[in-house]
Amino acid sequence: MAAGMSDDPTPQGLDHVGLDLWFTSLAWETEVFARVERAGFDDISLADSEVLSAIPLDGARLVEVARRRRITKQAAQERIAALIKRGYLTAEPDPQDRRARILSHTVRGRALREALSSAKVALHRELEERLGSERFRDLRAALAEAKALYTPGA
Amino acid sequence: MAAGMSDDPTPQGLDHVGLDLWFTSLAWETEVFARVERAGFDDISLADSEVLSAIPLDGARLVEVARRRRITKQAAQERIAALIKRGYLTAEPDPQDRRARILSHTVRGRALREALSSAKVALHRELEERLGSERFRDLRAALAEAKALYTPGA
DNA sequence: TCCTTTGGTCAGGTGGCCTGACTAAAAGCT
DNA sequence: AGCTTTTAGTCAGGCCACCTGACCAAAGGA
Repeated sequence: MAAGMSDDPTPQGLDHVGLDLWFTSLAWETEVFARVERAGFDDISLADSEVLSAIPLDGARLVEVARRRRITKQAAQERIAALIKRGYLTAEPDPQDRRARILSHTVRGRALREALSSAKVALHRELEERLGSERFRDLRAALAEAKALYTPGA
Repeated sequence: MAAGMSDDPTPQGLDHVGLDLWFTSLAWETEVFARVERAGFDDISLADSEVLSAIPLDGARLVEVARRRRITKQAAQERIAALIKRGYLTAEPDPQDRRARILSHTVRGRALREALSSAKVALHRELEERLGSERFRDLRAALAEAKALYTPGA
């Protein structure tokens, strides 16, 4: 990349709430992962993290994970295999059902799960502090109304 | 799918502004595409639409599109090829530069561009009406603050 | 002129999904 | 008991939207 290029090559483009929503949502997600990475987890993708978070502390089966995440069991299987390979999950045979495997978190898996949820809780609280509880409540209410407005079939 | 399954298999899960942002943003995007589809464009993906919208009315080169969309020129090329194949774009040689091709919208391409931007403008206005201009302004301000809060490096 | 930069293409790879076809165990029926 | 259907999981292959690396030909400067 050459130095000295102009900063903003294309200021042209619509300005609308859709972009506000999109960029804010993106910033949230990016910051969650930045914090989780700082907590020592740098080998995890968004999809991985969502699958990991979908497994409760007392374990779950593959098909349950797929249902919760609303993906196919094949897709769930891929994420789960990756999480097992990286040491976040373990799979043990279910004594009640010889077809099934019970997926549970390893110690590191629980730590990651905790890092994810505490990063989210922290960001939530930080925004609440920044805006004050009234504006924060207004924000969430407005978002809920927007979501409802943009979801005609429900 | 079997009938009579319970509606919400997993009410368990964090509730935070991140989800509000994510779902609202998703609802916006979904509704934009629903309207564009209703306007007669059903063969277009989000990535396609963003590339199409990145080309100004007086045309652009492939590398410009790639820069604006912040993707590689190879990725831009794929989207552009798809848009040309579907009749939304044309490519003509640049008389000033024999390496370059000038990409411009076809009539249908301009129509799609218009459908996209007018759907967005409509959704923007509808939310403003629903919330009233004061709450709407507050929403956008709060989103801007949230985005800034979650973007530490800037 | 030579050499670097620029516009674009080709080949191959990855992540995160998908459908379809299949096996084996469990559950329901008669 | 037997037979059928459902359920848990696997295998194979494909798609989309990106990516890196290697390249070519034209343009533009020293």
